[in-house]
Amino acid sequence: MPVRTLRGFRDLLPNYLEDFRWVESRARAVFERAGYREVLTPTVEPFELYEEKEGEQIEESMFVFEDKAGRRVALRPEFTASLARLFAFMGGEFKLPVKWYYVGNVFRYDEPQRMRYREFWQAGAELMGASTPESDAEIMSLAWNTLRDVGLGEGALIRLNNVGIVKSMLEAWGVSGEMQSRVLTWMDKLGKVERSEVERGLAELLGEERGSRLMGLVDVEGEDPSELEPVLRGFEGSVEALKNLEEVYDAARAVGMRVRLTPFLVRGLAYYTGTVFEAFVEDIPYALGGGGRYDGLVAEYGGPPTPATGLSLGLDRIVDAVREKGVRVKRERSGVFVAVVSDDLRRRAFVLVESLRAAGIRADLDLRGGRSLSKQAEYADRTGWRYVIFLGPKEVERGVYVVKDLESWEQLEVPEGGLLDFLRAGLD
RNA sequence: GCCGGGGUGGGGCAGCCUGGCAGCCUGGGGGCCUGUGGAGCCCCAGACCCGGGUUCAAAUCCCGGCCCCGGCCCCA
Repeated sequence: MPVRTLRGFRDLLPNYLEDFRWVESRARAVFERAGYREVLTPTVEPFELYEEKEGEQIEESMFVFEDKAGRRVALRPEFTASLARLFAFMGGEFKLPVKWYYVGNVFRYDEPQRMRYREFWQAGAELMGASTPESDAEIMSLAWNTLRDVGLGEGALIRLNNVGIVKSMLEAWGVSGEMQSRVLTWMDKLGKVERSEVERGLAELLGEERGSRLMGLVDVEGEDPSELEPVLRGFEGSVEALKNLEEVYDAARAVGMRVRLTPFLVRGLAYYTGTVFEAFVEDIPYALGGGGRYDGLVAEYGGPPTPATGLSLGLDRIVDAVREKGVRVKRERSGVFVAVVSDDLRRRAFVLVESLRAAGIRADLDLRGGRSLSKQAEYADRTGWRYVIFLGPKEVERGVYVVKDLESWEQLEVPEGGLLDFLRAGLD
């Protein structure tokens, strides 16, 4: 009975994982250089952790089930809620600001599509207890620098907005929770559907005048943020948010990021209160990462009121982009494969291999047995070994090893006592 | 939820319209090679998603089902 992976889940194979771990390590290095330290939270969380900050409909896109005690539990769909929860409980023990990062798998019950899986990998960071513009800019820089360090810096672009601008307008109009997120959803559609369609949608929700006022926001895409000012006249909170947007924008530009103001960018999450951003790379049609400021979340989980900002990177998508763009991680040959002329030397080869391994050198031999020397050499070549040692009666008798370098295709004799030094020199 | 494209050896495909011995590439095992030449030549193993129907005959035509991929919606 053949059994395969569940829909939307994948097996990750060595060639893929090699690239994946490389990207992951670059992200970790970026985070650590900025002073972030790793935390790990549970894969399974109480459903309420996610319920509180979104409507009920998010349950559809999550793995939710009952455990044996009848509790409603969920596979984590993201990390931010967990870290905010963690901070709410433990934050008092740490000097502020707290800087945490994570790497892990997350789960979403969506219909799988290109680069959309039901289990995928995120690396991200949260900065809690700081609200300066530089805090947001630093979080953005983590995305920017990761893309740069995996070779995607060329066409990288950060789209930036501040949801406080539009949220303040809506609040001034008395537009409430459910209605608010419907408005935001429409705005988010800009760039995906016809402008006139969005206009119609907003007018339906808010009326002609207010709708067109909102549309006035989007026209300054990419321009100087101060151009938004006239549009916002009369909305106190919006003006403040705009000022913050300008400062974050300037801070990000000051450290060399390519940033584009995108007033219709609102992101799906309801918990964002200020800065929001997404990271893109030219020719890749979806965001490789994103994040923003969520100043209310920690308090919602019972912690002290705490300003916070964070990001997450879609590792799978970045790996895909790296491959797509041909930045390609180079695979290097390594280690030693010991090939034997005849089966009766296998024990001797095994002893040699184990001693090499003990000395810290990657080594292997043909464990199938009964294979010609040419087959063993071919195997060593095709599976990426750097050296082949040909072990036969002649070598044993003379106390030497015949070592072939599969990179240069050169071959030479090394005396038994000199093997370790020779290999170490070559493999380093 | 809606709309497309597909299910044929391990992977990727052709064959289907026009029913008649199931083919190619790659990967796997082996030989040429009685001691290694990244190659070449040769050999071997391995498949028509499931269930009905039509037919002398079904991978091919018809009906039903299941599954996969992609697009839309959504996307924490």
